[in-house]
Amino acid sequence: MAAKARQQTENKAEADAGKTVKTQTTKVSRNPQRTHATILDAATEEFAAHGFGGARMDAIAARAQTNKRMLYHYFGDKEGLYLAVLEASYATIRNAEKQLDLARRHPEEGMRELALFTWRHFLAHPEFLSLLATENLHHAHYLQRSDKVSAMHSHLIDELADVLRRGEVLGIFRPAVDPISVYLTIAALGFFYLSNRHTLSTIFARKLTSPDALNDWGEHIVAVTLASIRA
Amino acid sequence: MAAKARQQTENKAEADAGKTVKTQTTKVSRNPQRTHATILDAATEEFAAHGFGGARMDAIAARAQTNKRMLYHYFGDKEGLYLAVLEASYATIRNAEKQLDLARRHPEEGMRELALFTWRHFLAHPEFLSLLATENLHHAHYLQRSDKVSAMHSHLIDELADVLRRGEVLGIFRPAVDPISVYLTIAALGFFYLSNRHTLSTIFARKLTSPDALNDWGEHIVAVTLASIRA
DNA sequence: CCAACTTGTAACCAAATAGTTATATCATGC
DNA sequence: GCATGATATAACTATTTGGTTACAAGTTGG
Repeated sequence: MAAKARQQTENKAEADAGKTVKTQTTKVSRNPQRTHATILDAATEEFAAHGFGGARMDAIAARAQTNKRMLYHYFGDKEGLYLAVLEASYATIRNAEKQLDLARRHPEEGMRELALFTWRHFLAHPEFLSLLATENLHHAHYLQRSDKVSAMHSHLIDELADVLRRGEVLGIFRPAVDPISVYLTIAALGFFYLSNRHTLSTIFARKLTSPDALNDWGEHIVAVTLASIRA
Repeated sequence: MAAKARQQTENKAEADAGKTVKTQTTKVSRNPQRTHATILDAATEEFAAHGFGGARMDAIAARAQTNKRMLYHYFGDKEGLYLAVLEASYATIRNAEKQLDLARRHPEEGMRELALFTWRHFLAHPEFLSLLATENLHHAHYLQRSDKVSAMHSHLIDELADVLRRGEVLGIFRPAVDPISVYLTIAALGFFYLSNRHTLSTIFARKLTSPDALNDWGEHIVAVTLASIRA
């Protein structure tokens, strides 16, 4: 993962203001932020790959090229680390959503954009899907007690509601379509395909992850979504 | 679970042919099939609730009201037990599918029936969904090496293809619709809603599991599926 | 330039965990 | 009616696991 690569490169980029610029080459140099971030990345991989119960603190420490003491130092305990991973993953998608600007688009184009955005985000962040699956296995136990995640609510539903209303006014979308149902439909089609691709391709003996297949499914999501709301 | 209830009731129903009918009331009576089945039920619960890594052999033994030695006796090791659980779960759905007879139905009715069947099966077997999620976390590692599961292939796709073809002939469905895509669409809408209901209801602050909500979503699946294939 | 604090390492520990062994008891074919 | 194998119990073991402690070394404010 990227964290490992940026290891011995940038070292305190702002602390050397006027001081002796001996960016020491001793093997053990400090960088709390980097260590924190590296641990978080490693933990994300480990929890996504093995679930909460299957994840090993030792393995995370090894992945992050540090030791367990640091995990407990920065994150308290296994649950605290898991929660931090979950919150960071949600923060990533909430942040990405900001790039969307559906307000000035034709409703049909807006719907297409929203569906493809969701699909592409899932594609780019498979660890997010795995974490969601894990968290749901635990009945969202950790998510519920996260004040951070509940604080960063998505504007997606509001934007979607606006697109639907404008489509309705234009007479191209059915009236009174429920935006949450539409969002769930888009998310379901993307999530299921990617999250369950391993069992599905085993059962159906079909390759689901070739670039073409992935592209086709993105278009399928758009087509199904539009068909379901068109007047 | 049901296994516990049927504990001290039926005991060797055929072995008492002419022999002394002292169906002994000693606390320790034997019944290998029941023990086997009870362990499987308990393991299904445990693996579905905690995933493979989080499941505990001791907990399964306790749930089944037996001891670890029996788990290893009947299933070899943890992986063997997990695989048996997975195979039994697939056998359940394959078995249920036999009740479907879409061939003599009007295509539109057939599609409705297929979608609702899938939805109802997911509703009735939440543990199947959890196991699927867990198995996909492990990239279908265990499913791939199961000759049992690959042997019991579903006829659902064949039946679905037939329904689609008849609908096409009648001019009500679009031509050349891919049956696997249609099945994935139906499964996705059901799976995602149920599997992710905990995080979803946390994020959207909406109750998704009331009887009405569940029924509505079933109808939503039917509506979306039909809209996506109609001519 | 040094006292106070932060960041890091490695060895350690108690509890938990998958798997085993010793042994007892039931069922049944002969 | 009993030898034999299958079914059951509980105590045991080697290893792993989450979490801790002792201590070393880097960093920084006064």
